[in-house]
Amino acid sequence: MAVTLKDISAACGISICSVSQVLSGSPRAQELSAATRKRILSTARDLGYCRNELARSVVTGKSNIVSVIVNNFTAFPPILDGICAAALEHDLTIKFISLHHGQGLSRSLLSVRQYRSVGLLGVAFEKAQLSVLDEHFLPYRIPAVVANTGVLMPGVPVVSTDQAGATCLALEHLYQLGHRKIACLGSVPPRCAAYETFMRDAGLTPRIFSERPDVYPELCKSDPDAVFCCTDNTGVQLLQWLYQQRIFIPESFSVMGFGGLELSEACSPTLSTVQEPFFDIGYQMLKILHDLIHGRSVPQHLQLPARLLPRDSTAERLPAT
Amino acid sequence: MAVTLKDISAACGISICSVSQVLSGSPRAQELSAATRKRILSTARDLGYCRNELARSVVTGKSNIVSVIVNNFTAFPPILDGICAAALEHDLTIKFISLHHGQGLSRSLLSVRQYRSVGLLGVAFEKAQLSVLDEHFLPYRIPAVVANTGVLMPGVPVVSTDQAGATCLALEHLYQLGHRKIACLGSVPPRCAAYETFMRDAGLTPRIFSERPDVYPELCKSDPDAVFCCTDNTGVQLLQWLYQQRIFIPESFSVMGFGGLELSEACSPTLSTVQEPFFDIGYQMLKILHDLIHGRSVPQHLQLPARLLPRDSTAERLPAT
DNA sequence: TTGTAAGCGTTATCAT
DNA sequence: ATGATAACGCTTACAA
Repeated sequence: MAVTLKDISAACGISICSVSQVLSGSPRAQELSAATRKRILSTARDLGYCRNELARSVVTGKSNIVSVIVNNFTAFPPILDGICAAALEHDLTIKFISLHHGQGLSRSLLSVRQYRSVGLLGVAFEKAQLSVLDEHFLPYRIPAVVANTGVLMPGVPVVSTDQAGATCLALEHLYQLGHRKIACLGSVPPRCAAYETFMRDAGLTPRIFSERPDVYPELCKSDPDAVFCCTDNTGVQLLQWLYQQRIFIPESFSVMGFGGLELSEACSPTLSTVQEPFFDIGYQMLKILHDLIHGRSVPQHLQLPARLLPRDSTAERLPAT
Repeated sequence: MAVTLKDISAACGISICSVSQVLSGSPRAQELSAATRKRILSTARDLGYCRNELARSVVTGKSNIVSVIVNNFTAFPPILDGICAAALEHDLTIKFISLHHGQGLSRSLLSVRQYRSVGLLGVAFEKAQLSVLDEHFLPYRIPAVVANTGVLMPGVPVVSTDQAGATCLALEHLYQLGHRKIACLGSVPPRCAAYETFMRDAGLTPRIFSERPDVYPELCKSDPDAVFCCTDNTGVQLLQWLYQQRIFIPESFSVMGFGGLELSEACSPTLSTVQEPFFDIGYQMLKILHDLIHGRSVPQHLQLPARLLPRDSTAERLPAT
């Protein structure tokens, strides 16, 4: 079995209590003589002591464990990286729960409470899944923060991309390249709304197409200068179809995505897009959760700015020939 | 504070001890009368009891926590899904540690032991990172299993794709399409080796090119029927370059990837590839770890079969014109 | 400056 | 068929 406080206490003839205080950095440790402190610390090191977080949590009634519920891991990996980075800073430990396991769902959600998690993070929840929070956790008043969901729940802060800002960033890019007939492909509500506003404000006529592949011909027939796609996935699909038709981009028209997902760099041509700040979203989620746990007041909806990622699918509008 | 055994004990006038046995499904609970059992279970439900895993672990000296160390979350998400799925079945809880945080590394590795993890899983380790296992965990005899690494460590089982099998699957596909001048692009040792063997066995001349983009022209000049790329990433890069040159695939030659990563479906044309069984790899890792923990004997190197994923970048060889 | 003792929520051993 | 009692490793009044 591992080295315990008792072992250290015995080894250097100091009471367990003092050993605990020194090793856990309690303020009262300062009252001990420097000599004892040094002795305790060095024997702890010699013996290879490693604090038992479980026992500590039993005593304090709270663990340093934050449970993160994800839809699946493929969704937004960088968010998880951000969460982990922040967890390290705040001395929290991350426990993961994946939602896609039908029968075992309630059992795996139970473990959040079994381990006395101090808080809960939800990544990429769909609307229906938000009710999970309601049912399983709201009654227990476990602080929670969610990311990338359109729905707002009272008392559950949301961290997300500034969708309107990101949309404008994309459209501004197209506009500055000289494009005026800018179509919108897709149906993500906040992005379509921001598109309409932008176009109206610029004195242009908005034209929104469904992201279904069977409207691509119609889209092309409308002879756009540029197409703003509501998601990278839609953008990639469009590019693939255009490739099959031997319609070349950006010569024929410019194409813009949204997200900055890995696949936006894999297509031909590489897709110009706006990069959602996934890492930061994760990082801020945990920071807000940490504040929430410590009773500090937090923003109900934190919107982080996206970054323009110009690549090969956009180019200056050719002067009419 | 949460409901405890003591509360239940008080509520139904049964000793804590009996309550514990019933609620944790101890065999000795069978000796209690059915009536008492029922009473305990129902009051537990009424009071909303939720077992404190932390306290339980303090007593038993082991937690049900498995620590998973990942390079970063973008690497192989489906592996993590597989791990989570298996964890649910074996009643284990998953704690994550991300490696890419320079300064805090040893602190975050410490938490593996602080939480008395029963086992360790390593995903997508690079050679250098394997030493982390050596230094930090081997001395403590924490059972470990790693995935997707070329290096074998004594006593640390590896789960991976059957690389030779997967390579043959890809090459067989090209061969059956009629291709004979099959080039290899890349430098993943087991895949290049399997390529050479396959070609020799088929009486064909192997020709291996570096994956560096500046050899693409040379590759094309060698006029291959098909190109086997050691990774999807290489395949995608090649396709992007070919697109820029307006060299069309699969008309000019067939291109094959390796991995089945998301991006292999985003390129133009979609990349034919062999799908590595990532989910299964994760699932089996945890299963093996579980066996290891319970002292059962386990395979030192489990190789799982890949699946052929024919897409648009491969086609039958045109009869010479 | 240091120690004693109680307690956290469990499980385990041994009685009854 | 059920209960006392100790123990796990730690923190935290309170005492000396």
